[in-house]
Amino acid sequence: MMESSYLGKRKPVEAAAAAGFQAVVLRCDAAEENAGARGAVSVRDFFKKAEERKEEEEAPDAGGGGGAQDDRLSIDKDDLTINMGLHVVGRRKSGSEESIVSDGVSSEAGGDHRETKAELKRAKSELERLNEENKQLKNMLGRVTTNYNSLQAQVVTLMQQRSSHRVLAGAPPPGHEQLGVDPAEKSDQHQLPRQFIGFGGTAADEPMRSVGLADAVLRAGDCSASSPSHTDAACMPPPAMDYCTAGGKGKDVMPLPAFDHHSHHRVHEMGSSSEDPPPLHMPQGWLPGKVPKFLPAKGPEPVVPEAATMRKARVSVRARSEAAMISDGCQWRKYGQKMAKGNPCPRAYYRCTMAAGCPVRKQVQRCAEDTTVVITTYEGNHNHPLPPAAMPMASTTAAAASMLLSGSMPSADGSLMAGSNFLARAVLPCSSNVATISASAPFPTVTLDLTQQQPPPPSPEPSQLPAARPAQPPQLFGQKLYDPSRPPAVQAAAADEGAGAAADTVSAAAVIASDPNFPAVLAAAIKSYIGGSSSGSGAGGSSGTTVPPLPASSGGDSGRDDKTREQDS
DNA sequence: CGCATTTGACCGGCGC
DNA sequence: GCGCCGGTCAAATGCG
Repeated sequence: MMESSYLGKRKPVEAAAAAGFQAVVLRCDAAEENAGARGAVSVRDFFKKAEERKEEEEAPDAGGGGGAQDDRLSIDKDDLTINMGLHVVGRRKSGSEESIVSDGVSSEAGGDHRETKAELKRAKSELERLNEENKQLKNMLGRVTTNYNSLQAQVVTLMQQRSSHRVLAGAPPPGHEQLGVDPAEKSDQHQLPRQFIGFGGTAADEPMRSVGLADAVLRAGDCSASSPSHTDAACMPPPAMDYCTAGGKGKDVMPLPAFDHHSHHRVHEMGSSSEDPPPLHMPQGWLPGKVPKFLPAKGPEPVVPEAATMRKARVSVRARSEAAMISDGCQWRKYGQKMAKGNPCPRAYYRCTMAAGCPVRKQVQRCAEDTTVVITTYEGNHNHPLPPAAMPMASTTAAAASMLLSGSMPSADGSLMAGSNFLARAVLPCSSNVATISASAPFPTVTLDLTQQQPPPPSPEPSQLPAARPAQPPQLFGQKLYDPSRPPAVQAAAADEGAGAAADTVSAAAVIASDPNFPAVLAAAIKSYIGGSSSGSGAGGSSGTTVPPLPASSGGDSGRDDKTREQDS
């Protein structure tokens, strides 16, 4: 009955051929290339961390258990027994441990003092030995750390050189690679179906081939850190979403800024004939199966795993909004709603309906801790041109995703590699409090926290930020955002005022753009779009989708669950 | 009537 | 193997 309305009830083959996946694959490859370079860093980081942990464990021994504190030897020996046991058990079995027992026995039984002294001597010598050992370990650790730092610096330098080389060499004219396919690259990108978090090292082997996301991100990071004049095309953040892939099919594509040309470049430089952007008229459809599966279909086989892994990269945008949903200019269709564990507010699932078969989805959910915060998680890549109103958010999330894919590699233990963080900081030097990368999430997720809005300070580099930024609360596109200074009642009233969707939605891109802390690289992207096209478009209205309000508070229509759902009649 | 939303059911991954 | 949970499907429902 509703088959027609659903974009996705299609055969797997058709769905798998969607352009977005191909783009995802390409981007995945780029990310993996960079991941290769990072892999070494991460591995080193892992060992470094291990060494640090070891040192932390041993440090108390070296300090508190030192020979200078002989009068407290018995106590320190206990500490030693506990702390050192892991590392020098073998030698200490017959040493201090036994001496501890002996001390206790001798003191309690009033035994021979000579024996006690002998025990103390043995303990002393043991401590001295341990101190020596600690010193040696420290020295070793110092050397390892030094080597690690130097190597890390080399990696970063290499990345920067690569990016600068690309800039100097001059990127091919935007969009000119749409038809250009490098067979070598094409083969390369398929020969390593590594997992997204893999440590395969290809970047080091082919430094110039990795003109991918990290490259562009680094380029953007340089821009943000140095020259304000770089806020234009050269510094556009690398698109993690190929918004205009479909344009290659002769579709009516809106004029694209350089950002999207980069996207074209990135897509097509690794594209192949079998990976041409799928025509929009093709039997489109959302993947009938579970998304992460990406059932094998036409095209190169390695596409599937890469697409699947890349598909899982997410960009989460946290924006303080009184509106039900953040409008990003796209058209979304709600296909599900669930109660997420630990959050009284339901999570809504949307998929992009701007083009049939667009694989992009998003989840909208209010923060459990602060219901004024709307968390929008984007996943996937648009396979169609986007309206101007959709560009800001798309570019922002794309840049964030690229940062995630290129600069953050979750480690095996679930934490972020320090090297990765280092790289991320290098990429987004001023975004430490805005963009965070989560490896604890099921999928690699970069979170853009826009809830910490601050009054725009007198910017020393106004050219880097979108012009004419309003003061608090952030308000662009004529849409209201949550204003902490206003009473909730006023907020609610304000949410109701206005016309239709425009009042129900806010533009996260507006928030992003108005955030002075947001990386200039992202702001530059937004600037190019907001300033050019989406001005006055009213991002809320641009979304032709009626958005059901999410429970803005506990008293709202929250609490809908598939199990314990209380129908809000 | 067509379309979008709602919502119960279903499925697969994952942890125990 | 089982249950939990996230995610999706798809029939039912609502709305213009």
